[in-house]
Amino acid sequence: MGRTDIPTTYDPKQMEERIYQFWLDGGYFHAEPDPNPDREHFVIMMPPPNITGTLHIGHALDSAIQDILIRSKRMQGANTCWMPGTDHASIATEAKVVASLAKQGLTKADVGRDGFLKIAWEWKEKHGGEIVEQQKKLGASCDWERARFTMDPVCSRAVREVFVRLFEKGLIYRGDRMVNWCTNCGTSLSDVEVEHEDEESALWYLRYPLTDGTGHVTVATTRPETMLGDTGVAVNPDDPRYAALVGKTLMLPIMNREIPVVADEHVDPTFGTGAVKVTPAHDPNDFEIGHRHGLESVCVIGPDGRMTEQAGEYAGQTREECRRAVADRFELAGLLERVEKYTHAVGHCQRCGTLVEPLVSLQWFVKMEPLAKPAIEAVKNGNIRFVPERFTKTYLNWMENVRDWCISRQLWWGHRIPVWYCDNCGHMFASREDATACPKCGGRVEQDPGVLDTWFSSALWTFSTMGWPDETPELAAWHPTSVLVTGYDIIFFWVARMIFTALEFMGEKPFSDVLLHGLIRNADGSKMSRSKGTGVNPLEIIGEYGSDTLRFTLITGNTPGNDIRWRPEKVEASRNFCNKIWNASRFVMMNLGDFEAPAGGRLPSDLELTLADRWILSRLNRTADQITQQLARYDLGEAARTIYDFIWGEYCDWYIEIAKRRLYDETDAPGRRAARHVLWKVLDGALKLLHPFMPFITEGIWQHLPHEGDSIMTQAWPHVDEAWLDSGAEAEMAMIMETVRAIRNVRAEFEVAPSRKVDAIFHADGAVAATLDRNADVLTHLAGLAGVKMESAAAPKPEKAAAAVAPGLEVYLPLAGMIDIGKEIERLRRELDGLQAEAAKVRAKLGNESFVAKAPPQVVQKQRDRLADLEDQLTKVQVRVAQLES
RNA sequence: GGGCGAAUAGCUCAGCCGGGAGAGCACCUGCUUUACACGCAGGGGGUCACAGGUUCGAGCCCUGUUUCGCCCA
Repeated sequence: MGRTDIPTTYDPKQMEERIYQFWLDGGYFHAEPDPNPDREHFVIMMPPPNITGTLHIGHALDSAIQDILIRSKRMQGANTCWMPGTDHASIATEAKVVASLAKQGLTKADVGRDGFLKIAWEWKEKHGGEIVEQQKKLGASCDWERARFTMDPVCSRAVREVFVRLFEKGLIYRGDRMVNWCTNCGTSLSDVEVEHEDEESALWYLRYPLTDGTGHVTVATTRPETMLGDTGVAVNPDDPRYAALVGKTLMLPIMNREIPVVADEHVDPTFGTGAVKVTPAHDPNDFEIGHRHGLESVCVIGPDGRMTEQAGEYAGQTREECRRAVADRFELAGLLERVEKYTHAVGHCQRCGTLVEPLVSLQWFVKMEPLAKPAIEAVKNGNIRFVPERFTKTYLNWMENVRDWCISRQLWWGHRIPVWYCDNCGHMFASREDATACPKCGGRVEQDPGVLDTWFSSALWTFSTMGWPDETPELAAWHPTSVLVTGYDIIFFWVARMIFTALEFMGEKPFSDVLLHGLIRNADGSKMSRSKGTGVNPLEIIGEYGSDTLRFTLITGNTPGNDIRWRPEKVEASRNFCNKIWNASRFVMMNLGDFEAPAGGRLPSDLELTLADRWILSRLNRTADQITQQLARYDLGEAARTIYDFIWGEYCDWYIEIAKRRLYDETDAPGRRAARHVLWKVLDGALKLLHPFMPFITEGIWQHLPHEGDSIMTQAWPHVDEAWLDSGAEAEMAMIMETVRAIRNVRAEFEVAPSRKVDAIFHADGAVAATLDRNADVLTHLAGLAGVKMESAAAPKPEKAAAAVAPGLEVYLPLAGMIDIGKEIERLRRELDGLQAEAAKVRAKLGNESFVAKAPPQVVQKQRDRLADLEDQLTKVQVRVAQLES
């Protein structure tokens, strides 16, 4: 079978691309909705990556988690679909296209709206697929035939439908409101697209003289330039310092505008001087105050970030220039009382980092209150579950305090707002179809120039992708989807919005569970940043170590919702595990001989199974049970560790070593047959359990092992088979393993060369003796023994021999010429100390009357058994020491 | 200001329903044992941040404190 020429180190490059193509050719990723309502459906909508992006390590984690869930559910027999897609990312894409135009010396205005969109689509066609190709390298088993783009006709139609319905319901409105404005992107932003960062700045104390000449009021501000737009000063109505001033007017310096002092209970008397300047056009709080007191709104900062005509002589200056100029002017006039250092949070554009300017402008908003209510209820009543649970609080806190959502963007790339204005009669209407004339007067109409927030379309992702508003088989069978997997950083952006949108339009939740993962950080805990070059490129890791290694690294040592630090050592550990599996499989293949897979994978009933066989089969089934439960609980890290420990710590370290005896013994045909069956069966099962985590290597190996079927990914999941669970075998095997370890320990302490075989004399009775006797060959093989002698526990103890004890047995190694009695006594004394310390603890516990009285009987019994074991070993060692001393 | 998380071996992290402190890496000692040195065997290393409390029993539950990180206002 030419299996011996397999290389001794695993090379993923040889396999991964070929295997992925094999899966694609087999159509294994594709799913059709199963109308059978009794069959479990398991559907995941992939969070659509941004078309401007390239794959980063966070995508890799997100994909790995989803693929593990999808692959395991598929093997478990569910009607499984993982639907991928990409997101048009209005702001980011537009910025990319603008930048590419700029390289040719062009601006948006030069090419015009239609020309710009044409170029943007070309850009999308050229680059939008890159990230998809990169996802394939991760092994993602998505149904690519169902891939969607947020601006696909089917999704765009859903966007319009949703908009029009909300509009008609009065839940979308247009208004002059304070919005977050990015002067660099040239558009409004929603609240969640603003990131607040603490910045060291200053607090300027400015004096505004009273018009009646009786003095002045001092206000403190972080933004002196906005004073040009001040239309009032507010104080707290309960502040005695200012009670007499309310109703008086001030003369706004520079602008020479008379502004009133108003009383507003939202003013914090402890901040600054307790009197605040009010700039309704440039501060959200001031906007509210201005509104309450009928103050004028004077806009002094324009959408370009420069001072407007309203700023008088400062028109055209930047905010920073104007700030200095105004401060100087106050100082010169003797109106600058003082300047204090001050640290405060400043808003920045999430996309470009530019300082966000609060501006009053005419924008479209979604009225959130009626939509938030059911979205709160759905999570509170457990209909939608967050994993880990603590994020429920984050979500509810946000949803309960949510403000109306600004959805219009002053951009060209995206879903254009489906609202038309009549030039003739001024009628404003939303329409599903492009409108050409006013439905009221037949006049010429013009469409709103803005586009919608990208998240408005992603909010529909679970159902727009399945053909809504049509009643499709996909929607019938697959909605609500099963679980949404994403980072905790987009709970507000996306998760929350999907929830209220689906509840409103589908009348049901978009998904049952929300599985949140953390961020991947640098080894020092800092955030990865592409601009600083501190990010890890997953494609480089895949190139060097393979996709399986990357996936396993991301999954292990991690619990849901927690950030992960990226460390190269972890990658090596995963790579080593791949290599371990590879070599264990090589060993099995080289030793299977003419073995053929039994029908249905069932072991023949006439196999002569040894203790080790029954043990490893029991362990395999127990492991399968554990992993199944861990996956169901989304404990992917634990599940990965479970399969790692089983394969490496049990199958490789013990079972394969034990099996070698029978495999190499040509005279023992039945033994060899049994060993081959069990070796194969357990490897086959372990590969299947590992497959969701490491899809490539498991498929590659499985294809070379005797098997039925086309691909491991479509094989039945190894569910626990109770018939193979064998606690007795596990206990007996534990005793054998402990005995082997005890002998190895003694050998190491006496520096017996590994190649040197030594005799062993066991002293034991009853069941222990019988088990030792039956497994003498295993002990011989694993502990490097020459001959084994079984004697009664009461037999005279050999003189010049090193001793070791385990519960119920002693073992003597007559290491002629190597034993220094003095040293041996010393060694045994040290062992005694350890045993005694342990025994003392247990005795203390059992000596406590309330423990015995109140603890559950099994717990007490366990301690009693343990003490008995310890005391048995203690006396044996004591007797031995006494004997050697005499 | 409010909320959340973290604090366990030198490092990075697990630790379920409260019941004998674990892994990987690093470290020490051996080893060309015909699957694997990306390996094998053996070993050392912990006041579970601190202080109280509940309990027969606390890394785990409760209260408070400290340090670090994140989110919200």
